[in-house]
Amino acid sequence: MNVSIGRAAPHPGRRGRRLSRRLRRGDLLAAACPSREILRHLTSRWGVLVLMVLEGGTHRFAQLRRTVGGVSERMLAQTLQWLEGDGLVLRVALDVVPPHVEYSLTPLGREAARKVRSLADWIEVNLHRVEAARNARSG
Amino acid sequence: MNVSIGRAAPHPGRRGRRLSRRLRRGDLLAAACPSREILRHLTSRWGVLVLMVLEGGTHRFAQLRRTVGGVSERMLAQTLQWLEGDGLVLRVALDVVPPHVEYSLTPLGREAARKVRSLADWIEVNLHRVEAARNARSG
DNA sequence: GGAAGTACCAACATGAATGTTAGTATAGGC
DNA sequence: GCCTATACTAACATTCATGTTGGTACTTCC
Repeated sequence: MNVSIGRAAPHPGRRGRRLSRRLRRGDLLAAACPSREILRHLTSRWGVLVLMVLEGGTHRFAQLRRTVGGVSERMLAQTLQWLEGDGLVLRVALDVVPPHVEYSLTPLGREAARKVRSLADWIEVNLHRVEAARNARSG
Repeated sequence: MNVSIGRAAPHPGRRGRRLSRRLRRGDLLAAACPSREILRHLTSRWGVLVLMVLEGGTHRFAQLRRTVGGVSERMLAQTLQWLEGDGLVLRVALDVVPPHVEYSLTPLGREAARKVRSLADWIEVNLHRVEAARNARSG
């Protein structure tokens, strides 16, 4: 039961047809689904952390860089561009010297950030349970 | 306000000390925090999808492979080992020929899967909103 | 005057994640 | 007998994310 047929078909027979016609809902289990790209951006190494921080309010670039431990300038810029491109992050550049740019979440981004932070919170809280499982395994 | 000081310090001054002493809670914003690794496993390209599928019930290896569109054998095995190592997935191998192995979620894994699926659901449902944002930008 | 801060980008280098192929031992269907 | 299916692993290849360095044009602090 529950075994889909097409192997890499755009839409395996999960709950596809009828629902997708109504809602245009994506299907992450389908290899070709555009949702996959959004998932990659959201779950990229820094995407999760950036969204979490921005959920706490507007930040400037260097401020984000200091807050997110270990991120390089290049990857922070890259990540912000991904999220901006997906309509999750709003970039406002004040035309002054030296540069002043403010990053914040769009309404869409705020929704995504809530989901992402929920996952992150769970990890932080349950870290010790995972470590316990690891120790139980390795002896 | 809210600007942490140490750049890659193990524990920036967010909400650290007092809380971590009470709960041993991880801090994903700290570069060295072990939570980072769990996050990587959970948000790896296939981790999210595997957890989603396993939330729907016990699966065998080949069954998973067919259900998760586009995953290679190697990466499926790798991902399952990561998740098993973190105590999220339970692997039960029946000693028969040909091999028969069943994968399911541990209680810990079920919690994680719920979070992850919540995010995935959000993406699938809001895919069109993201695409609208993209078109608004480029078009 | 020199250093540091701002918000990046381009070029190059690296490393980890991912993909590809081949192989294992055996059973069952045709 | 041959093909498929099972659940993988090892070796090798590749691609992409990520890191590193150097540069920008200007200001303020020391």
